[in-house]
Amino acid sequence: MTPQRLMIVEAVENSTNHIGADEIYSEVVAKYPNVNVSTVYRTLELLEQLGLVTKTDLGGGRVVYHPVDKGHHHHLVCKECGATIDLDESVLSSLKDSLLRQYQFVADLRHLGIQGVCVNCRQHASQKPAESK
Amino acid sequence: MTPQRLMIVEAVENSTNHIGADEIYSEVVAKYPNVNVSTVYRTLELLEQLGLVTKTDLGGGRVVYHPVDKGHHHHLVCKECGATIDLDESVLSSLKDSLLRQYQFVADLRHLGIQGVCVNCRQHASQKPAESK
DNA sequence: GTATCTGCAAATCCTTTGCAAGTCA
DNA sequence: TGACTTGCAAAGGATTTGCAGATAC
Repeated sequence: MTPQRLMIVEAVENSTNHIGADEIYSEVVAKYPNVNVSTVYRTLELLEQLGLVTKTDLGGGRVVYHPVDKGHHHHLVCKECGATIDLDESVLSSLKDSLLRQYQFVADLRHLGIQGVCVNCRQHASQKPAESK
Repeated sequence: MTPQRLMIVEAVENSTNHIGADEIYSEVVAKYPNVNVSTVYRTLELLEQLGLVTKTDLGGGRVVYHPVDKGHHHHLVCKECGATIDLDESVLSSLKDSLLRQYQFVADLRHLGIQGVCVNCRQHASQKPAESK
């Protein structure tokens, strides 16, 4: 209902798929110089509660936000270069099913970040010894 | 090689399966009052580099350590009660395979924390509406 | 004896909070 | 008006770092 909120919502909606609080902040500040980070965090929290935005902890202190209406996806996070690769929701649906069956655990995979090494870094890894099997 | 390092290693090894830096710290301080947190962090980093210990980011700022020689497992983390359920490594092996095939991504699932809601909290959830599908 | 490790304190980083002032309907 | 929202600045928690002194081998 306030201009700053609108800009924050806009920033999240405009993001291709996910965006960090800091990025949102810089984007908003660019147009509206005296917004404050706390407003960004407060608004994001609100949007999350309203179910408009999903918050994902990618691990390593990286937290990103994503508009719900753009569909869900998962993230592969490269430990080497930090790249994040989006994964369609369907890829993990069987995992979700088996966790439910075997553990009665309702997994919220929308909040999932899978660590690993991406193609590019694997190729460049000829220089450094491979880390994990 | 130093007493403090030995105690830290011991604390990690004694943990059933995973333990946080803060827990390690308190455990060590109990026996050796003037160790410092920074020593704990420095030692854990060292142990990780040596490949003796695995560091897992469970999300939500929770980071735990686990001795490599005790076998790997994954974690289901309940958003409601915070419980962590251990998952055998085999459960996700097919996931690992398909990520490798489809995305050429080498997933390091040892560092995986899956968010969701556990059995207990689902049962108690009769009070509050279910969150995710 | 020398390189390494430690404790301490201060510094980060990211996020949250208290509060008084400002804004929306 | 009256509740809600903001900015600011300070507080937080977790982890890291610089540095001088202490320790291991």
